[in-house]
Amino acid sequence: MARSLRRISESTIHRLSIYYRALNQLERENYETISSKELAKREKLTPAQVRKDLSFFGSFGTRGLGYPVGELRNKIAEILGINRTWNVALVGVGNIGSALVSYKEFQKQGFKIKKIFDNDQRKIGSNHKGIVVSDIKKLFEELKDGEIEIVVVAVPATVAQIIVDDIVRAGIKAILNFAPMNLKVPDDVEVRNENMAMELEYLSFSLSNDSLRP
Amino acid sequence: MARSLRRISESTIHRLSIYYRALNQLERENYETISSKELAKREKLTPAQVRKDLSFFGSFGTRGLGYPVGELRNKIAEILGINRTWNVALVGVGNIGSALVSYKEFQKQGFKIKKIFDNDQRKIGSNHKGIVVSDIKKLFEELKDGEIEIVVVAVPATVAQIIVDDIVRAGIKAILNFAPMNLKVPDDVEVRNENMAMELEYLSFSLSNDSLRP
DNA sequence: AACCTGTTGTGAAAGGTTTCACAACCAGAC
DNA sequence: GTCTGGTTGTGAAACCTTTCACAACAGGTT
Ligand SMILES: NC(=O)c1ccc[n+]([C@@H]2O[C@H](COP(=O)([O-])OP(=O)(O)OC[C@H]3O[C@@H](n4cnc5c(N)ncnc54)[C@H](O)[C@@H]3O)[C@@H](O)[C@H]2O)c1
Ligand SMILES: NC(=O)c1ccc[n+]([C@@H]2O[C@H](COP(=O)([O-])OP(=O)(O)OC[C@H]3O[C@@H](n4cnc5c(N)ncnc54)[C@H](O)[C@@H]3O)[C@@H](O)[C@H]2O)c1
Repeated sequence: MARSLRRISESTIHRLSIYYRALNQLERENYETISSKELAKREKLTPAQVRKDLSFFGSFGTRGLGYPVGELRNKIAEILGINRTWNVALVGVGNIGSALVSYKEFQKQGFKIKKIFDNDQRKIGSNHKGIVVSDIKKLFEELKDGEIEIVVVAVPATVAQIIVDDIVRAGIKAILNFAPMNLKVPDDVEVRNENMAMELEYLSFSLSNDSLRP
Repeated sequence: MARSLRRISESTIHRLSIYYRALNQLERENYETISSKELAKREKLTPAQVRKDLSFFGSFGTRGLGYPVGELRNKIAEILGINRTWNVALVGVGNIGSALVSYKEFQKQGFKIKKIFDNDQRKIGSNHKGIVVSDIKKLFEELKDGEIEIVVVAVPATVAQIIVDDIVRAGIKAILNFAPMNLKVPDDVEVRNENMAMELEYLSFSLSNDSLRP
């Protein structure tokens, strides 16, 4: 499979996630194959977009027939790297952090929360879904052996940067951040922000400027 | 202020949110003015981008000096429509829903949770931060008077579409959705998805395909 | 008042993404 | 074996976003 070396756009990667979910659903509905046309319709995209996205990674379809649902699903899982488990650590087990720990879907999908850190004495040592909360002071020590690959940051914005500096120093290359701020990290570290205020502000803009919506 | 009627891109709107937060921080640091150069540096953007984004809405700067921090902040708040309060309803007060209700920043910023709905008998009638949880059966009835402008959906994916159909029928035009699925709504309803699985999958892709990152 | 430094606002160029459009192909029918 | 309807994979075109580059200007200095 000779692949293009072109960089893949953020939108394409996001759409792969969308296809992945759609294909899982189609499998549940016992579809054997799906055309780009129908897949696009279900997810409010265009058929050309579906085909182009997939074509960056190979040719998985059959002309005249469409794509084999199960196979394409697996292929996308492979591309996204979710055909395996990832060891995740969580820093800050407050409102959001607790919600994440209780959420079974992530575990099911292979994102396994293995370690939890907090600085609250009442929380340190306590048990969350079988994981004992460690003292934040041990963060660097516990991350530097490379077992953990992804860290979720769910602490107040005021301390997020200090904690992230430690995370980066420990060699972590992927961070999911809930603090509403722009974390400073080296170029080889990928940070994704889950910024709910920003989405609410988007809705606010949308309601306020109906005519300017993209 | 003769404004271009061109549609504003999603990225520009998101960056306005970023500028807004940055300007708040600059205000705290007692800056009077800020140049596009410095603002860009702080947020890892380019000066040209900052200037172009703002230029869609007017000219707020002074050549040679930069932008007045406070004034620009207010102007952006006005553009985003966050110089006022918005009445929000929450559907589903489980793990995520509870976290949102306890989160004071949204209230502070003007997003006021006014009504909460659930279908769990143990939750209906109970009090969350001063708001009594209503029966989901009353959803349509309670939304249709127009008091509520934004609805946050934090119920399991299996029931999200049914609930959203009701929300749409009641005339709501803005929805923030936490269920990991593509909600079907008419074109005049804006839905923003807060899909954490997708962000984790992005990180997974990123770790798996270092060379293909955008 | 002329000059210098710094910065905006913005057309134009460059770069990136999406859509178009069609040759190439597959599977089933006849 | 050939035809037909349907669908992929992909260059090229259209469209959109970002970056460049500079005239226009503000404010301070000499
Ligand atoms: N709750 C929400 O709905 C919501 C929404 C949007 C964004 N956020 C953001 O998510 C983050 C977490 O929010 P939350 O509501 O869960 O807050 P929270 O206060 O409930 O939880 C924060 C947790 O971090 C811990 N913590 C504080 N300082 C620490 C440190 N130095 N080291 C280790 N742990 C520390 C606290 O003990 C607590 O358990 C915040 O940045 C918040 O702005 C939350
Ligand atoms: N918890 C997380 O960390 C997390 C992460 C990503 C996505 N999500 C998504 O967010 C949504 C909520 O997740 P959660 O963990 O809070 O789930 P949860 O089960 O804790 O909460 C769901 C709430 O919705 C209520 N509910 C169920 N059916 C209802 C109905 N028909 N009408 C009204 N209310 C109803 C339940 O009573 C419950 O209070 C889900 O779609 C989930 O996939 C959650």
